Amino acid sequence: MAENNFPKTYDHKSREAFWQKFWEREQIYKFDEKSKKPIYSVDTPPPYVSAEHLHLGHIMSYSQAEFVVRFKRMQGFSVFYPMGFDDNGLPTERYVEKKYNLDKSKIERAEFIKKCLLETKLGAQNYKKLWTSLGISCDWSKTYSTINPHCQKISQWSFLDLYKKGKLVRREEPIHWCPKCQTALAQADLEDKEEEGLISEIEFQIEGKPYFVATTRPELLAACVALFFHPKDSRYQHLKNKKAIVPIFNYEVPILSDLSVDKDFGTGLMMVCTWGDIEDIKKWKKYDLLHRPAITSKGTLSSLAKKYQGQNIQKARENILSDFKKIGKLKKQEKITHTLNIHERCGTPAEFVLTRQWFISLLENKEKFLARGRKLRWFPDHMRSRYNDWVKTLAWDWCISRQRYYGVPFPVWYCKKCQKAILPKEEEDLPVDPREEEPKIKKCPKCGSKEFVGEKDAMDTWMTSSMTPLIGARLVKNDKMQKKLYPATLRPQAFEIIRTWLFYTVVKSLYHHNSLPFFDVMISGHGLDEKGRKISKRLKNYIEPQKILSECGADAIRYWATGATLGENMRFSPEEIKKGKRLVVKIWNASRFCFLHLRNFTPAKNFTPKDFCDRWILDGLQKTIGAATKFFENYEYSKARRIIEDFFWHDFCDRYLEFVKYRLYTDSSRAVILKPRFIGAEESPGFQASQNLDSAKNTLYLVLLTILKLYAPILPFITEEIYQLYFKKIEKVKSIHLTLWPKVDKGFFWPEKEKVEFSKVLAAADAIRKCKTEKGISLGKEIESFKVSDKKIKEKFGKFLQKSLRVKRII
RNA sequence: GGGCACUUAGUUCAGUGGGAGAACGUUCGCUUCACAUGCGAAAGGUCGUAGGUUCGAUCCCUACAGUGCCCACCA
Repeated sequence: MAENNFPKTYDHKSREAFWQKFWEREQIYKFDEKSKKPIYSVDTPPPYVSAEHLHLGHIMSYSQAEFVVRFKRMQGFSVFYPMGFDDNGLPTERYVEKKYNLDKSKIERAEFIKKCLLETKLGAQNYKKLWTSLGISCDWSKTYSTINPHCQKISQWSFLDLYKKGKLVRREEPIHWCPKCQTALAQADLEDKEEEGLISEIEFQIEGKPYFVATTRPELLAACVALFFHPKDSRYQHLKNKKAIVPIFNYEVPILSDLSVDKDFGTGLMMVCTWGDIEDIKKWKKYDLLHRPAITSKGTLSSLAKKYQGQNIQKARENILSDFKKIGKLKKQEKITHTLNIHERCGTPAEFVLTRQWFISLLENKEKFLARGRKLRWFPDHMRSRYNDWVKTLAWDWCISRQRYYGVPFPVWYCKKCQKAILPKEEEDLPVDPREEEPKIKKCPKCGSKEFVGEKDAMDTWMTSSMTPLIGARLVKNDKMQKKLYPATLRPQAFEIIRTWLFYTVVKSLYHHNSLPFFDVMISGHGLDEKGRKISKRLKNYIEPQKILSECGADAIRYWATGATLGENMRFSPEEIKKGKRLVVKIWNASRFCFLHLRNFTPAKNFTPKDFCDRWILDGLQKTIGAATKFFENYEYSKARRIIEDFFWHDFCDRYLEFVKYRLYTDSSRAVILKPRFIGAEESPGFQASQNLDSAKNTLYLVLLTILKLYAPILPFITEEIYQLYFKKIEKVKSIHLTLWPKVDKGFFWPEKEKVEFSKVLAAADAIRKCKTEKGISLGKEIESFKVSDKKIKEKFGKFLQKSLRVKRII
């Protein structure tokens, strides 16, 4: 090849864009539905398309999974790598509400959904652009969005199937409720938040005498249904079965005892309300207490609260306390820090509201879920304990109905007369929207009534997301292939959604197919800013990913993403990206050098290295292949990169290329570039110059090509560029990403004895360099003499040291 | 309160039952003909603390401390 085909510098900006188009045009990453190769299928995380929060953390985690996918593709697997977008449900609604400053209760459902769909579309475009720039090698003909009919159908099928299997029930019970989003929530939708609060001791009257009760939620006073004390608390024995008068509201409540009361907390006398926490609910059930809902679903006080009616929780709390002060019934107040359950999407403290919802039963199968968790292969392994912790602490079945607009509708109608649930009979009828459509049957099978009302609620977004392995597999129409794609091979995801996405998917697969949804789980950490803080919108500490991509190039950013061990959080680091850029340049330049000497060269099919130098580097190459393969197999891309880099930069560039120069530059056919200082090198002992040169060129060819392949999963652009410039015409595969992953060739192993011997030569070479450095002499300049005390080394390698390290005489 | 992870050079992190390492940064030298986005070299650490096991511990065990995360919870 002519030098002018190989420009002096590599312009990542134009070349990356070029290869993006090339890969798309040539369908390099397209899934072959007829392939006989073993399948590697990926349950790709569908990101929320409300794309404003898109940041480097996403780049990190998607890259990390993609390193492995590319590796598997080169290993000869038929890779199924679809891409989804999660665009239904509450997150999208919240995003749209905020962006357009909307109030759900003041806008038509149809109009609201229209806006959601629009945002969804914009978001998806954004993502596609970014993933393409990053070189994510998914198959863009296999995409889904969780609001599309395909996903709706599968979600609704899931509902039907669970209903038939008795895993699904609709019941009325106190459930976590977000007053802001005005919907029921599942346990997994809640987060902890520490907050400073006041604990106040307020006065109740019992038989005309004052007794004090400590509470952090005085606004629930109108919901008080009983007082409780510990059965062994001597202070209150005499109160058993008596009545207390609730202050301000002046009504009687029973006084009971229960072991769950902590004698030492507050005054030891506890007020039970409708419902401040889970303990209240337990006692409400156990003792069949009254239901006094003092808080409405909108988070304001109800008519039970009389003069406080309509006030929001915070306001009512302040007002009641100040009234207590006025009437002198507030004994003492203390500041305490306590933890609240807040809705993770909006940060509002959750309340309990008695409503009728659909639940998927979980609590009865905890042991089975744990068993499933043990069968999964976790990378890193310790992430398993997060799953276990969550399953063990589950306290609620999964509430899947949300009182929202934008989401998959429930495929269910209710008989107006007898409330019987009517479900579509056939899967083919799905998806349906009972909010818009009538059921197929004409009269209720139970009571014969002809009037029905469609379910208005939308499904929890995880109801759809938990089906992604199946959603992905069913993008392929061929039945047989579908069975190969599901369960998936790999689920890559972030650790914070183990309790939701991962857990719910395991549940679904167990209930639907009695199988695992996938075999391997790869858990990534999140991206942190330069100071180590989590990247968040609130802190405004994120950098526009597209901007960095065009400035530094995808390869450099992907290089940064290899920096963290799997599962560890990683800081954004301009330094690491710079290193990535330098590596790209280094690969470019090393390749330029090699190609300068490989013009019109045809590599031998099988060759035996003739020179110790060649044998040394080829032996090292085998070690590197072996280790890199093992690391990638275990999802340890970070270690793989390190070992490849060590070999490439230090062994290959710093040493081998220097050692081999004197042979290359004595190529008589390349007289043009003969350098005076290398003349005479053909006298190298033991071998004919031509033979020796041939060995060098074959070695260069093989080692460089192999290094490119090893780097290809991490640096897809630069490796493709170089492959296409030179190797393609010989290797005849249309992209480096379709070539086969290198295999360890034992034929290149070097006997231990020779290795030990050569390590002495390397030490001598280091010593010569050190000597020159210390004397301030350029490494290119010849020195008079250098002493090698080992006679054997001196005899065998003296000439080599003379020529490659520029020493006049080895003594 | 329970659990998990982490604690090694100025920084980011590898690592192993017997020699303490890399990269970046720092300092010094080198216009070297693939690459100054480079090459060579140097300085720099009681491997969190205290015990234990062992002939020998940075590594294994125990306790403690600090950091981060997850989970539960006092009304």
